[in-house]
Amino acid sequence: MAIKKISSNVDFIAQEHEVLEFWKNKNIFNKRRQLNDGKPTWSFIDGPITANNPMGVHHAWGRTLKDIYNRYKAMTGFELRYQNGFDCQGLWVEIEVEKELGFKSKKDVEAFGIEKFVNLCKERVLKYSKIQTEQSIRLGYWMDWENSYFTMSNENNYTIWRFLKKLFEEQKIYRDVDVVPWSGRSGTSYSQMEVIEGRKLVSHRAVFVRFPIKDRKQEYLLVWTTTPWTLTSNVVVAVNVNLEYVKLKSSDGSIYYFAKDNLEHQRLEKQFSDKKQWVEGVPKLKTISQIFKEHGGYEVIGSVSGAELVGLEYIGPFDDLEAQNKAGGYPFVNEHLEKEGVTSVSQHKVIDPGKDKIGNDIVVSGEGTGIVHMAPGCGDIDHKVGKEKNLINIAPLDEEARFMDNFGWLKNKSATEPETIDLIIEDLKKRHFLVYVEEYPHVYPHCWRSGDELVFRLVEEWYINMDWREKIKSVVDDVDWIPGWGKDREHEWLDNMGDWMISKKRFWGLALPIWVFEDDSFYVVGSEKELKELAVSGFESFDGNSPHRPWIDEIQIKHPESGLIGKRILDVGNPWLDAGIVPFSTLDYISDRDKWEKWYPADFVTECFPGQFRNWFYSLLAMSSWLEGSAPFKTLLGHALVKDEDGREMHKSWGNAIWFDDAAEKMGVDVMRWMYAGQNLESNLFFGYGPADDIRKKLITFWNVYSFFSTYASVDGFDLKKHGKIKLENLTILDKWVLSKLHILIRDGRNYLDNYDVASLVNSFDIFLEDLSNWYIRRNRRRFWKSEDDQDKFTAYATLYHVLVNSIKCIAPVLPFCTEKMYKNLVVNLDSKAPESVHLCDYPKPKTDLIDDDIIKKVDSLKRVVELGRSARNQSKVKIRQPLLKVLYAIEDNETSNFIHDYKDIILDELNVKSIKRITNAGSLVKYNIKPNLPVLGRKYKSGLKDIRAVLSAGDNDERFKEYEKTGYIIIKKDDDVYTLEKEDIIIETLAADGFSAVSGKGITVGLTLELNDELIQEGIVRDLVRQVQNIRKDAGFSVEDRIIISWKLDSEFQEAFVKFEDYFCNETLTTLIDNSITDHDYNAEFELREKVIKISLKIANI
RNA sequence: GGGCUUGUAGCUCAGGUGGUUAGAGCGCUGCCCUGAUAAGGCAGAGGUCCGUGGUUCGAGUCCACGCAGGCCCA
Repeated sequence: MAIKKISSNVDFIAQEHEVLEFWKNKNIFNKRRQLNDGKPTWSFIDGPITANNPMGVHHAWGRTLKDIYNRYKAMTGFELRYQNGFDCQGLWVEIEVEKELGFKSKKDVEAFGIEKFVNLCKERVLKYSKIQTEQSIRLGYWMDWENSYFTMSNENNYTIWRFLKKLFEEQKIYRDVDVVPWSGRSGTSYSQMEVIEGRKLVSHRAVFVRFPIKDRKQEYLLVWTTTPWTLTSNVVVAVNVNLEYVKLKSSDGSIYYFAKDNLEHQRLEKQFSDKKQWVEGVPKLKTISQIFKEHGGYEVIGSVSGAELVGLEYIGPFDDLEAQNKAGGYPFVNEHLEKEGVTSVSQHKVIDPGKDKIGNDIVVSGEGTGIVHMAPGCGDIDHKVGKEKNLINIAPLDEEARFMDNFGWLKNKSATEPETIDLIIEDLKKRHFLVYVEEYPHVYPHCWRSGDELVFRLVEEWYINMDWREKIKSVVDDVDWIPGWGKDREHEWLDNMGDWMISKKRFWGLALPIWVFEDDSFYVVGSEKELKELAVSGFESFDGNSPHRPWIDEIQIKHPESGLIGKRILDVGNPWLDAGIVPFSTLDYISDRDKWEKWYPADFVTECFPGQFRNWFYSLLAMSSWLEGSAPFKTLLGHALVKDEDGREMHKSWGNAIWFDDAAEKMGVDVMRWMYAGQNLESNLFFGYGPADDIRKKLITFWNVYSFFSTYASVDGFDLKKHGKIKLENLTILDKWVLSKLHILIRDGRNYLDNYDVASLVNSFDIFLEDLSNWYIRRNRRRFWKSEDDQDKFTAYATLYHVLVNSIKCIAPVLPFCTEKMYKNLVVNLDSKAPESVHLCDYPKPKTDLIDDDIIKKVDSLKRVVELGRSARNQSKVKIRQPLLKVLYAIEDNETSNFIHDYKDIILDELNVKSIKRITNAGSLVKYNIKPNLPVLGRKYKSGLKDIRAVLSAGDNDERFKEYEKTGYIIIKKDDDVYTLEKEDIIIETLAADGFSAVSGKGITVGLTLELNDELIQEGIVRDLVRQVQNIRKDAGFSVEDRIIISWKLDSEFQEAFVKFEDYFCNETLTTLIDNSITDHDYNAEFELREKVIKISLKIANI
């Protein structure tokens, strides 16, 4: 076997498919696992992906990171678990299935049948988990795909039961009737976590209404609300006792009370003028003063304090409704109040609600009227106040957010539909309660999944008492958070979060193992076994099914203490329980404690940051700190979001979304992975075909280096045994330089990956590739294509081979596909004993003895001379093909100068000149500049520095330099001050003298002599000929290594030049025979050179 | 309203502990090179380092106050 010649023209995407086939056919992944079996463990826990739709390019970021660290850890010799996870249960799946079936509400599901529905949910999850698996494989994500976990599994659900049981035993589970955000479309309440996801800026009709004060003629309380439907359930109004309330008389003689500050207050003025947080089309809000002016004018006739209003009774806007007159409230009856015959209507009065728990006044002026309508059955704060003040609750809405019985004409009308609001407003107007209607923009909660407006409903839900948050907080500090601010963010959430609402009134999800009994007690079942023991009926039909609705709903149990028979609550669980239990359920916490102990806690988890502090990270930390008092992972790496190329969110409807499958087949996944890996985790990734093209260019550069090597290695029959070994004594300076660079890359690369910082590795690789390609390869290509097989050539091969193979291994975790192809050709094709895949290799180790910082520094100055020389050449306007006699350089440092002189060949070749010479001040081609060394002088002279700088920037520093050379110091005089500058105070710089064409930079000056002689001109002609012939060779389609025979007819001037440099010409063009007369060969052409047309004919020489 | 965070070239972003002429990549313009060629080199245009004050010999960098965006929490 030998290295194959590789075209620089490569189809990365087709190649990726070949590599996938290779991995599959040769079972490479399993071979990797076998190799690492029994080694020290490194564990990664996968945050489950929601198996509800195909995978997106945003998922691919996290999955790429996961794969990179998995591969790296495998290459450095750890045993891994490679378990992928699918998130299966929850509303998101239900919603999609409902959409497919065309359902509009929960009732449709019940009519359809819960069993059929739940089975469809399961099917959907299985379908998309398969698709996501295929897509992940395409991405190159190496996982144990046969062994993925599903959060709907029995194991997962029963482990959550165990967690809940333990909470129950410590009395941390409770039920509560509370006002919670509710989606009428989905028929369930939302937890604090979810509501945050769905907040949207919308405009609602807000109303000013007046409540007549009892026993006062034509006097009203002015009230404002954005949710007119809640007026049906009004119980009291609240004021701030410390505010001043104005008494306003309108044109019809009515008297209104409201906060004085609000009379002229321009609400949301800034939002309107800046058009920020404003809904387009909504007119500017009016002041209350303006509203009354437009209604015929007003007069302020006095004011009262809020305290004086407290206790006033009023007539509510919907006092005719039956619900308003039900003793004890409706539909949840307060038995105590019921006995006393208290109704909402009888409670209507002005109250002082006091302050909230952080100490802020509940009623403030500014937004409304300073008189707040309170409906304890419809609002969160209202409910809290109601509890404290022992108020009636009236909760008007059913599961679908429609009005229930006892709400008169409103029955069955949806609270969120605009038509209902129309009717309510019309009704209020008709009954003279309405003062004014306006459009009011505000941020309002919506269903994060369906987008429907949420309402607030009074319902019974189940909670975990989180009074043990300190336990979680202490565990948070044990985790290494990347980036570091993640820890603070998690603490912030833990400080502010409320109790955890775990119930959902839905169908497809964890069956909460809570059974309730007629004496209002409840019992939490902790395992399947316990369930079986306690079951008194329904177990037979459940047995064999998964612990889901509807099967589990059949089971009735006997309370172990009271002996009562109870039914399961119909609620399912909050899905973050499903994902949070994973460090236990997937490691057989219940059934195989040894296995669990081997892998817990995980070394590493990674997930997209936004949202997860209150979701997955939270549930993970909460569940494990409760169960085991420890964090389930050691390092947490978070990353930001994927946006489109312009930084906008990707939206299907905006047409800017890129589907994973399209991206994979158009960009190629190595390109995608490079993009993901190189991205700064903390900032959003702007994903698109434009950025992908930039990265593809880099990938092509990498490929070209490889293709260059393999092309010549194939021609020369590169043999590992003969040429593969690097012999230090034969290395050129550039060989040493590139080897230094390589081993620095490996050394740093390991460090970066050990610290989960692949972006820095990618960045270093990028710079390395640039050095390798644009300096090392370019400078050394001749060593490969020269015809003699000498030591120098072998050394070049050995060096580049070593560099390539190691850099391939170094970047293999990031670019697993192209590196596999390169490795196969470079290593497997030469060495049958080598591992058959690059991913079965060990990660390279740095050879520190090959790292030479001194050489790097010197080669850098050599490069600078070349760069400056190129600049000078460009400015000289003499074509680079025309050789010049001399390059001159000036530099202060002798050691570097010697080095430059030692490696002058590089410079001569780059610049196409014949000789090099250092110049000094004596030759008057350079002069010197003296600059102040600011940090030193600043410390010494403080404000005197100003003078020193002024003096140095004026006058002749070349003279000062001469003074310095003689005496060793410089005297600066300014006014009466004298400063003596010594060596450490100044920086000496070499400059080109006036009248000498040269370029300076960073202490180096380079110039060129431009005179030509006959020989130089002739060499220039031959160089031109070489270039033309090379072009024609290429046009003829000859290979790089083909030897050729040429026929042409040169005139005497060219012929004379040609004869002098014939060897050079033949060597460059691989010409074996030249006939200076016209003969037709295989390929005929003509070219123009220095205004002469030359006919040429060539063919491949048969050797 | 409170907390955190960001603001540097047309775009994406670097710019330890304050220091000399603020950089890179991409894009743009001109020239050069021509067996790396859908590459490469050199040069150029392009900057109110968000603003205003302050500390300092010296501020993109430190401090204060604003302005604008983002995130989190009310």
